[in-house]
Amino acid sequence: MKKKIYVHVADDHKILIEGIMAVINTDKEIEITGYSLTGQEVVDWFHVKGNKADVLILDITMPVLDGFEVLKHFAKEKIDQKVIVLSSYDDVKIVQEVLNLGCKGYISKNSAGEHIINAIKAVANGEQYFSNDIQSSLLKSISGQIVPKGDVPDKFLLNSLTERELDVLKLITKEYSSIEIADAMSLSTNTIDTYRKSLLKKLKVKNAVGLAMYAVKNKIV
Amino acid sequence: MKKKIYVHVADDHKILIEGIMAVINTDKEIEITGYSLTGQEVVDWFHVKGNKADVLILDITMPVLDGFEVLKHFAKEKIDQKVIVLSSYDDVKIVQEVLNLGCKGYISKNSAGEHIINAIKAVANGEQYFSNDIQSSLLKSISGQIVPKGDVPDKFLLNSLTERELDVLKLITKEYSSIEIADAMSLSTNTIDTYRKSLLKKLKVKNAVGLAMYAVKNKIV
DNA sequence: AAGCCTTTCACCAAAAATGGTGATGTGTAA
DNA sequence: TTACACATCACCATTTTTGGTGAAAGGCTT
Repeated sequence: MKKKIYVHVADDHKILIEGIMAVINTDKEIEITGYSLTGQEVVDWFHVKGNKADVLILDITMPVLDGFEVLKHFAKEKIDQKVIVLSSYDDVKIVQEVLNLGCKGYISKNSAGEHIINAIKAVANGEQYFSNDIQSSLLKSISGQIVPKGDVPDKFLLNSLTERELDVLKLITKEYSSIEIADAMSLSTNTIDTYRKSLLKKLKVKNAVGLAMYAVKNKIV
Repeated sequence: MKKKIYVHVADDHKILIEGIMAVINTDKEIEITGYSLTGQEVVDWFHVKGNKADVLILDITMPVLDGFEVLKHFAKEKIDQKVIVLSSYDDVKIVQEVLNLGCKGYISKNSAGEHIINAIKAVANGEQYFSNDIQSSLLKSISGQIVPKGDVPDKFLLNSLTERELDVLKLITKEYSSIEIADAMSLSTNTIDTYRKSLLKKLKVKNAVGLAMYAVKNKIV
């Protein structure tokens, strides 16, 4: 018999966790070691000595700390945790972002339960895994950019936002104009405009509305 | 042995459906007769002769036709279907709305799976059922008896928007420029700009970001 | 020391949004 | 029938945003 694969599940919807558990329990090779209902619980759990999992199944939208933050935490602490992101969004932007943050698999909640099992086995085995719908979305927008094994290109690695960019973003969502932001932060309008442009580029959105929507989706506001 | 309770489940996330099925299958008294992934599938399913269920478990956020629309359909067609809404939102507004549409139970996805079983039995038995967190939300807003601030005036504002203004608003949240909106709606850019100005005035916000944030707050998007 | 990131600012040009005013046709409610 | 709301468009001026390029100072890492 092969070695067991230990899995931790994080999602704010308990019903979904139970569902995943039920699905996973049909496979003898995989065992759930625990679950978390918030991102904070996840990082706390992994900080307790002795707590570990071969694979972490991680929801993106969670209170307290979302999936992005959890991944950032792992990256910062140089914790080499294999993560499968479980998301409602087929959005390529999100897939790219979590990939850049070191996540190894991505399955949408629309996919069938058996896919989770395949994903877990693949990722535990050092491979990457994407559910079908995600794959086709990916191919459509960035054909050929996926690195098959492990590491992601460094150039995009930190498309995370800087402190000041975040400050500007928050004020943008409050309907501030560049002039008002400059005033509020005691900076030049030119500087604020630089941040705006930087934000647009990093978040790959078209305009201030896109920035605001991003902020909402990621619970920055 | 009691008569079996037949249940139909509707949710766009297959994993969640499987979870619910797994949970429900632990109870001998309840049996799943089928499931749907969109609201359209639900109404179609119930239109097929012979297809029926004692209880329908219905997600609010679904593509093609959302939960609200399904409930409205049942009301319009005078179909007396017992429905339990399963939602991510603890929002009192939503609870009120689905109640008005004839829904008999409401459980949040945050609640444990066993609650579903209790809910199904209660509702099948002609009772109402609300999961604990929903109940406390309800109590909070009722005992505070001041209708949640912002709600009433907002609803007033929302109702004052015309069809076309709403159309434009939706496209604005998708990062469309006026030119793109004009193109999409086959109208003049001048017309779109008129709607933008009208929206700014009616919703009392300063710019497109304000419009987008309003749309988010009021779940227009 | 060399290299990168962040923060800060400037200048220029084009595109877009905002503010105001006004006008037409259509339908509907008082 | 009159009045009002809605959908549609035009023209104007001003402000704001977006896009591109560049650059200097300070910090951190290797």
